Amino acid sequence: MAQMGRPRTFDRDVAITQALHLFWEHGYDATSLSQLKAGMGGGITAPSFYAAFGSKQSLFNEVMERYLSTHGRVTDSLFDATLTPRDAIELTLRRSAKMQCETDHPKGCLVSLGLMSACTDESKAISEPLAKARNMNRAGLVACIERAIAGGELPDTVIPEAFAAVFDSFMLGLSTLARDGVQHATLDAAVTQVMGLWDSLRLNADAQ
Amino acid sequence: MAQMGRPRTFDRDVAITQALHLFWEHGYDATSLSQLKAGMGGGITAPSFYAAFGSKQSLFNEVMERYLSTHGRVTDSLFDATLTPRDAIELTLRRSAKMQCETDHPKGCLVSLGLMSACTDESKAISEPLAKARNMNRAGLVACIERAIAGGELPDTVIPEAFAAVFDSFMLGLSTLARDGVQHATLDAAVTQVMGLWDSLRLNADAQ
DNA sequence: TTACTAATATATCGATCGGTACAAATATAG
DNA sequence: CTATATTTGTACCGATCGATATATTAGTAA
Repeated sequence: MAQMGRPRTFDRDVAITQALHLFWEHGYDATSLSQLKAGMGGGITAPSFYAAFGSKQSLFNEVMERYLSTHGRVTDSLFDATLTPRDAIELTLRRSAKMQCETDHPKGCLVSLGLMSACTDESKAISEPLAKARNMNRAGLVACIERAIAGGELPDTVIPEAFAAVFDSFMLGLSTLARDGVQHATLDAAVTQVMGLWDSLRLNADAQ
Repeated sequence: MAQMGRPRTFDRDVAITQALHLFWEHGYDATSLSQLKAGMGGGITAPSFYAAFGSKQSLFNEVMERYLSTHGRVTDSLFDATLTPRDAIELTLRRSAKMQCETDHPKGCLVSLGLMSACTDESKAISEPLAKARNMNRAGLVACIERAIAGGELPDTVIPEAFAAVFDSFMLGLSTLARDGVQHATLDAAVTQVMGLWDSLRLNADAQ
């Protein structure tokens, strides 16, 4: 059975991507309904918006799902047990740096930049899934380092939370650098440098 | 000659500090006049606000001056030529990590977090001094590394911009970690770790 | 006192915020 | 055709945004 009623004149899926780019660029609070309506589906009206997405907040939830299932997956390798811990982290950093500098969407990472983009009290519900995503990546980094210690690749004098914070903080900061216009080549070279820290702590070069 | 006219009932200086904490906590756009009026000088009215500060934007300019001349000075050591390049950077990182975790003001760094806090078109003027401060610290980091290379402390195979981006990105990311509740002890331990990267690249341990 | 200055309180400005009522329009189902 | 379902366009809702007009109050200067 096909869809009844008057068909909508815009592609809902495309509209979500357009909304993603707007939220990504300006943040949740700063992206107004006017901007969203003007930027989605080539210009839609308020009733169309609310009929299709419910509210600004529920649209953002869909946008977050979209982001986490696409661009946000650059950190997937953190949770890939078939990779060595070092490769898992390096791959995540390189993919993240690359993604954040791509030109077909706003610079930086939505999850990192979103921290300050939903600051009114009623939009705290918005920033929670962002914080959750950061916590998950944080735990992934710690797990990689614990795995490296357990596997004898890193000395057990390494404190997983502290070492993880180096990569965590570095990765989060990439968003600001990307926004400030630092080139991808520089960020990628910085990844090479920071991975050298891992190597300098390494117990045996051919571990794993 | 003393001040003529009716004296104001609040301390302008204290009010700026209170405004600083509000902007620091919520960002520029998300801090409303209502919040500012309620939080400054124990509650002031709109005319008092505008008589004393001109506008929200000009208040923020004063707030930025206040921040840069107080908390923001944690990066001053980057420009202190009497310090070794390594000490300059380490001191900046440690002071920054400590400041960002202090409990008598909002967590994180206003200059870092402010990136996404002024996103409407009319408030782009707000984010410019923030970007300027970031660029200045960026240049300071690069200069430290160039000085270390020139002084023979680091090999000239090190690319200053790339190595500086490691510390830069790390420092910017601290704001998010602090906001997410990561403890100062962890951040400080992470600083120790990341400075180990400098030492692993070092040519001679007693350079400078 | 009288003149002057500046901060105060009340009340409000137009614009925009996120969100809706209502009815016309456009499709399917029978 | 009629009935039903869903989106559309127009017009508008109360609330809040940053900012002001007007008049009163509280101080100094002469």
